[in-house]
Amino acid sequence: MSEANYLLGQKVFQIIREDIIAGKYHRQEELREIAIGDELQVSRTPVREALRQLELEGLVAIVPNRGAYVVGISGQDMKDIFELRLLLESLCARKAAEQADSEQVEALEEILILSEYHIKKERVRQLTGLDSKFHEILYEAGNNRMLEHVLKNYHYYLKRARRASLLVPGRPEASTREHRKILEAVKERDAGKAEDAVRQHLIYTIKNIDSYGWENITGGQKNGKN
Amino acid sequence: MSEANYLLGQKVFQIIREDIIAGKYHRQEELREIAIGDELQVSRTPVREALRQLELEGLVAIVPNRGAYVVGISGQDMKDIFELRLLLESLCARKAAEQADSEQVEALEEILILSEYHIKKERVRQLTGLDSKFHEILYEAGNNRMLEHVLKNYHYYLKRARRASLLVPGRPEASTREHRKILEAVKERDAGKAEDAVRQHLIYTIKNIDSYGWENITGGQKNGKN
DNA sequence: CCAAGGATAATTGTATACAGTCCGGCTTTT
DNA sequence: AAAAGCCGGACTGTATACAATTATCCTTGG
Repeated sequence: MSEANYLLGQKVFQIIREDIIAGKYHRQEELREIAIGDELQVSRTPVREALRQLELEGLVAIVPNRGAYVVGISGQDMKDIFELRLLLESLCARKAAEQADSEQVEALEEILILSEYHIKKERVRQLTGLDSKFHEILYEAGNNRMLEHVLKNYHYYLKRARRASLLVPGRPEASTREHRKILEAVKERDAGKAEDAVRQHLIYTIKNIDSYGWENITGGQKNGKN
Repeated sequence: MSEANYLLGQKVFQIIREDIIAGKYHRQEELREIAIGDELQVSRTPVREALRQLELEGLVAIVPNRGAYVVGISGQDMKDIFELRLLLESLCARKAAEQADSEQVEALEEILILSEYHIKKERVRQLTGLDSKFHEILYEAGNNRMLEHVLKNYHYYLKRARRASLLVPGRPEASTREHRKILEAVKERDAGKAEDAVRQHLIYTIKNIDSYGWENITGGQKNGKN
């Protein structure tokens, strides 16, 4: 699953991001390029690249000539992201219903058929990937580069939410039914219905995580006050 | 006005971004690190940093081991961004109305008073800055880090739109009145009214640019088909 | 003549060297 | 003794050197 052949900077980026979200660092902790490079057996160059990227994602703050400090991501942030996604993804669904091409519709259909198959076989493991793919194609179908860009940017955080959600008993079946409903709306070119279907889907998703507690998503981060 | 003392990477980033938006490069053009570094009299290091940043902003595409290619920004993209902003900034206004603290309200008030003053004096030049500041504070008042982050990210593109809009006769007065209305809604803690006011404001803004033609915003980029 | 393959040049990826900046502690002066 | 200034260490910022990868073009065999 883990793409092994990315460039170093990307790898370092993913590792640090994972560590921050997992709560390995405490807030305001300084990330020294040499220390991280030492630990990961790479030079400062890829580390710097990763830190700059993390700044753009809002996970660290860089003070010129001083260093990079962990900003982290709180439970409140996760809720903020969810609020954002609710808005953006429903807009995207609306546009997808209006503009998706036949190829994209076909791709969505295939994912759903696979999902339903894996549910029958009770192979929940496969579903998280299919779930992600379904939403990704929806992003592209929206045909708004900037929208797609933002959604994909924050997609990562939501992976955890999705995975957590799909662990709730009965949730995979429901989730797939909701996907089916979204696809139907897209096929019917019914923008309003698509938007509603996506919104409902997301709300259900988050509800299911909520019952599990945000700690499962935020990776044990202590605070959530902001 | 131009902050002279930023780090090299940031400077290079701003220069390339400006060049891309101004249409200096054609689409798919390859950006070679050495060539750019030569032209700007810097080494490859800051150039690479800038290119990576531009990729995150979606203005260039980087293919590993191959290079960076200009993606650019079309009239359609500008409309896409506007659509996004309409959605995000109205959400932000809603939240600002609910959560803005007294300090932020005060700051907005001061900006408005200054704006009204400069309008009387017919110093339109000052207004663009105040306009930007007004919206920025609104972003912060929304109290959603991620939302703020996205809005500020795309703020740059909108600066051009704002400036263009404020050149339309009568527009500065109307714009300031609309700002006033937004502030009133925030003061009254009326989220719905705030949202509507912001939405109206943005629509008016774009309407005024539309009559001038998108070319003024996209900097003479030829295509808009996507 | 065309296609396949390999040497070579060009470009990116990574490491390292060097320069500039900031911070803390020590000294010195009042 | 307190404050100002200087010095050294640690770290970031930038440039450059080196490695790896890719593209180009020439050669060569069919």
